[in-house]
Amino acid sequence: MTEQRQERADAARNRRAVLRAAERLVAEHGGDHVSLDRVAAEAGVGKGTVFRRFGSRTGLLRALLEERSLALREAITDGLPPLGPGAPARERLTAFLDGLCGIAEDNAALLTAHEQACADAKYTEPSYLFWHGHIASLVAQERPDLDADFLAHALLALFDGELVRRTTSPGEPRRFTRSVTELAAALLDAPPAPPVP
Amino acid sequence: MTEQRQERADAARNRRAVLRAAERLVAEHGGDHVSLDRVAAEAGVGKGTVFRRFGSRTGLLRALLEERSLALREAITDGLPPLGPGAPARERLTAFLDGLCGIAEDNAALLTAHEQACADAKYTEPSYLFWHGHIASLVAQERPDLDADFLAHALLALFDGELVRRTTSPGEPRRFTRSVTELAAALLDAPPAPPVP
Amino acid sequence: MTEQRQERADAARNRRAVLRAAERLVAEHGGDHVSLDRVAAEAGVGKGTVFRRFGSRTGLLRALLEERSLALREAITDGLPPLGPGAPARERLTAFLDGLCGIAEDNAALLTAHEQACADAKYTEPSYLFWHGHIASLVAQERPDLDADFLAHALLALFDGELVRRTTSPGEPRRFTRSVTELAAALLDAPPAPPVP
Amino acid sequence: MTEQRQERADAARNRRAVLRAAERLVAEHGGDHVSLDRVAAEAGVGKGTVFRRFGSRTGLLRALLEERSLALREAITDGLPPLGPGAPARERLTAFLDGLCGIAEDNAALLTAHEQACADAKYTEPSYLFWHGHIASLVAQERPDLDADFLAHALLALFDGELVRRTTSPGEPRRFTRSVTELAAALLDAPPAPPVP
DNA sequence: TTCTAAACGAGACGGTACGTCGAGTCTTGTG
DNA sequence: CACAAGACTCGACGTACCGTCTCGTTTAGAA
Repeated sequence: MTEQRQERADAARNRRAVLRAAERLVAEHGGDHVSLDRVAAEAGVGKGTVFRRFGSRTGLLRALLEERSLALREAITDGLPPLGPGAPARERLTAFLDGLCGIAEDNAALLTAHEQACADAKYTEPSYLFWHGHIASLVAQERPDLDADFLAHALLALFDGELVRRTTSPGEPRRFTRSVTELAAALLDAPPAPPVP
Repeated sequence: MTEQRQERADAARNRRAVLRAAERLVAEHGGDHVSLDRVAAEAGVGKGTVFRRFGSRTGLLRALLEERSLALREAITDGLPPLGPGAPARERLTAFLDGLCGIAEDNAALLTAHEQACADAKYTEPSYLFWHGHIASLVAQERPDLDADFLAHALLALFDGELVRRTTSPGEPRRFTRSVTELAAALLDAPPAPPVP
Repeated sequence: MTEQRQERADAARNRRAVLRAAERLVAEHGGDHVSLDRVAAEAGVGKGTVFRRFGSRTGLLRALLEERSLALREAITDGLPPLGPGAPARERLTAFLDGLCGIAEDNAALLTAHEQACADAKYTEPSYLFWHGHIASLVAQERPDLDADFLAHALLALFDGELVRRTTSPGEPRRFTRSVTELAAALLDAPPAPPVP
Repeated sequence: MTEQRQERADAARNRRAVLRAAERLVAEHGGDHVSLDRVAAEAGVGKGTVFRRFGSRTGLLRALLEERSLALREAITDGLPPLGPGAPARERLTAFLDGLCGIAEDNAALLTAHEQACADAKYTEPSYLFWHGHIASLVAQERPDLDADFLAHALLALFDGELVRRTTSPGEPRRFTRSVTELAAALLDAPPAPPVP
């Protein structure tokens, strides 16, 4: 049994309604200005329901983001190359960043809202830890001479909702992806650092 | 005359008292948990005074940060090399990042509080614009082939209070500075990107 | 069912706590100088609670007064003569004024605070309208030749907190009641006004 | 010398400007909602000037009212009958109430603002004391058997800005005066109260 | 199918922090 | 040098929103 108990039919329905309402509101009003009262009202459920399901504002936004990134996560773990295991580290990293950038470009407002809510717990979120571990592992394989841990943080720091929005213009819908990819490439291609005297 | 009117003596005194109180509270309690009521009480002034002087929570934190970085800003504009004008772009950038990292390491909690308060207006703050312009200008001089604008955002994205705190350990007080410097060096030393086919 | 929904237990408890705190503070400090912050603090609840329950400073004071006068109101509507229906108008009016004067004498400070808060909405308050309607109705029965409406306003205008306090001296605890009663008696006993030529 | 110092010309001009501005604002917006900042701005003077001249919000409104009632006051003290000394008490009272009602009808909004500002000091204001003393004295002459002091308070309690406004309708511009006069007449014509047993 | 206990739904409640407003004060500049 | 101007101070008021809690309702599973 994957669940201790079958999720009640109405509960599942409400769960979906809340997620849809939240994404609608985040899309309309920018990231911020989405209070849980409004989400609950828009979803047609009580506020208690939202909290029962998602624990907190942060949890709700996290759930939304994880819903968006679930496919990418599974492709990395169990999928085919170049995302999944088997491909060279460099190609896996490029493919992964491409996928994550795509998600970011499609959900910039949501990213902003999530950052706002997470505050300082951002670095302890399961998703963040997963992305970070994946990047650091690949970087370590490709460039053992670099500080893979910090570099992974640096790459993930680019996924700021507002930065995505400002980088992405109507004329260049994928400029953020290109910028991130180029930056990553530059880092991986950098010559070995001279030893600190 | 740089000011239309001399700031009143009592106003200046209160301004200082509020800033000192805020910095004291931010230092004690971590970044967050610093309400303006408490700042006002700690400073011994009414809450209205805080709002008149700083406009909002964001304004107060911004003022604190700008106070901390004023010296660096002036050194860049009017100071001697390697920070000020005259030195090669590469050296100016290294010196600047070193200075900014030092400020960040000394004020990680304040950084966190400011990010929390600024929300999504971060990229329009005068300070951010100044830092960004400076970095982008130097990068453009040193590496005209790179996307200086995005790269500047990427470097500034590293100055996240929580990342600073997590990078800096008691044993390595300047590890954040070293990491940032190395990353910047790697980027500037990267070979020219091959033309996209 | 008199109520759509049962008032929650904790809400009722807090409601009482707030009212008790307010009455305590009004009694100690005179009428004015009772800020809602202090009431909330004295009651041990958040300020938001006070506002949720009572809407505003005015609402809180009104609730206090209505609590004081609820018994009188019910006695008038459903009680026994001479207050309740059945007694001659003159006797009902005398009994009513006696009761209202008693309340006023016991709550002069509260009256003052309420007047201060109500400002100009005094004549539209449910309580005022009820008292006024009752008086006017009785006067109209007793003396159809008088302007019952204005006379009712005139009688109620006597219930000014400060006037009550100034009329009531330690030596004559019920002097206000006596004065009001005599004045009312004089009005009701006045000879018919000569027709205006 | 009646004044320690001759009032400077500009001071006198500003004094008038402030009074005119205040009356204009009170007339436009009802009684309340007239902040001293706005009065000062409307008068084209600094706020300090308003406070130096009138001491406080209360003082400003009081000055306005006294300006309005100065003529009546002088007529009572030094004028000709029936207002001034010499006429029978009954006629002097009637004439006085008529005059005061006229002022009230013309300045209902101002009355309201003044009550709001005076709060509980209403009974100690020079104007109030003067009116009260005059009424009480006349009542005492006419009806020594009544409680002249309380009756004077009762009559003055009718001069409530909001009551005046509600009594006065476009169709009956002087209805307030008539109502007050009739009420006073009824009181003075009331038969002697039977002795309290 | 009916009963019972647990989970759910709705939203009122509790509290903290923010920002506004206006009365009254005080410093600085000016005629 | 007294007055005018208005920036400044203070604290009360009211709002917004997060997270909790209660109470009535619905459902899942047992008898």
